[in-house]
Amino acid sequence: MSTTGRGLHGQVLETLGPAITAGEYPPGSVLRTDELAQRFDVSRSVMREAVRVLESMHLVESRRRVGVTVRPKAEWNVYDPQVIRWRLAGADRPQQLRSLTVLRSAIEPVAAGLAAKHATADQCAELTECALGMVAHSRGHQLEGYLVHDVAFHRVILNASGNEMFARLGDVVAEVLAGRTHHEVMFEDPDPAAVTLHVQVAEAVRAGDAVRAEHLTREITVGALQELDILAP
Amino acid sequence: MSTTGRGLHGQVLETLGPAITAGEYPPGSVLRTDELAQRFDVSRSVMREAVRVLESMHLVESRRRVGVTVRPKAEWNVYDPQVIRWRLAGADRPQQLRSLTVLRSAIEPVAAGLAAKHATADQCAELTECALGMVAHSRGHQLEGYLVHDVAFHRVILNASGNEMFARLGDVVAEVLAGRTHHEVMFEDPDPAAVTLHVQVAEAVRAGDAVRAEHLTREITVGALQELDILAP
DNA sequence: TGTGACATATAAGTCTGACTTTTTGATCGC
DNA sequence: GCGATCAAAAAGTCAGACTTATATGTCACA
Repeated sequence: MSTTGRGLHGQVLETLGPAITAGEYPPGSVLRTDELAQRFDVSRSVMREAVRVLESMHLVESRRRVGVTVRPKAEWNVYDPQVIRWRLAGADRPQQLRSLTVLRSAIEPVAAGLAAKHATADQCAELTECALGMVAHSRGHQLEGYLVHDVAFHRVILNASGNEMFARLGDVVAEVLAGRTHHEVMFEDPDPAAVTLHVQVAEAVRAGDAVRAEHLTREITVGALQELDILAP
Repeated sequence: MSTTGRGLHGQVLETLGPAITAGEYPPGSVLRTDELAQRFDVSRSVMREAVRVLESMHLVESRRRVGVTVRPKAEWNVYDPQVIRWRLAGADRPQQLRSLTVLRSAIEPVAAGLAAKHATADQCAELTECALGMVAHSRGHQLEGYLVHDVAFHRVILNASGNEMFARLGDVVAEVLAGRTHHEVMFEDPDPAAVTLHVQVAEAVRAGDAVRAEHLTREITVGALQELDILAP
């Protein structure tokens, strides 16, 4: 899946990045470039490039005479897809999953509403196709096939919203959905009510009914929140 | 304002980053590290570090034997604060402002609803203080003072939501609001209705009324959308 | 005892030059 | 035409020397 880091600096990042996002180095920890270069058996220039990338993600700060200090989590660029992947792969996975699901619950309904207004005929067609695919794979433990269409569905919605920032969340949503199927054990077939909702969203978008599309999608995301026990008592 | 890029590579980035995000180099354009190093009069190692950062933002892709190619806008890390700043400062400003405002309209109401549930007593106090500050500066062309309290208000909401990803949007919202006051000419005093809404949101959060806080905040963001002529006819 | 100026050590930052590796595209033989 | 081979181009890597900023300790003086 994740392309094994391009170049030496990429390989270093794939070890160091997850280590930092997993909290192995508490905030304020100081690393030295030279020591890291030795540890990873790379030249200083390669290690410097890796540190620059971590710095651009606000995971660390590099200062003269002091070294490379790890920044507190509150300052990380938590929307960086790389950071999200690292956190999802490590000890921070539960919290990352929760905050991403809340994010989805805010974005996707609005995106669906916009999609109802902006979706092209092609996108509408693709959407119904995805929904039908979900229905077709909703019974008999065809979880993989279901996932493919589910991911595609939400991707189309986000793209059809016409908002570039919404569209860029497609990968993130894909990883959340994939995680639900793969990591969190999913024994049973998907909830039939959820499948129906997807079909109805596709219909609403096709009909240009923004209010309905938004409302239905909100129901979907409420379901996602409930799966993680995020709800109002 | 923006700290003049730390180190030589930072200075290079402050020229090259805005140039790319402004579309000066169309997607597919090929740059060569050596040529860039000459152009900016820095060593290759410094230029390589700058390219690495651009690469981590998905603005460019570096491949052997071909060079550093500019990626299409659809692949950029549009949530990177640096990228957002560059786009807001350049030719892409209008579109960036619109997509950010739509993003706000999705996030902030949900954040306000969560804030009503999670806000601490301190945060509630700070919130009312901000709202009162807005009222106090809402008449007589005290736009700067109004802005300060407006920004603080939305920051508190986002932080009080308890969602780390929402909280990280504080800086972005601040820049959007500041832009509205500074760049977009704002002759008159702020809309009294908007001021009232902020006060009411503070009350709702204090009262723990999530539904009301969400609804009121949605009205605020609708106003922001209307300012940019983003509406449903 | 506290405070300021000064010296020193440290780690990042920068530059240079040589070398390696990958990949494109052209050439050549079939 | 087509596949294998080869050469050039650009990024990638490394090593070493040098520069610069700065945290910290020292010492003199109040």
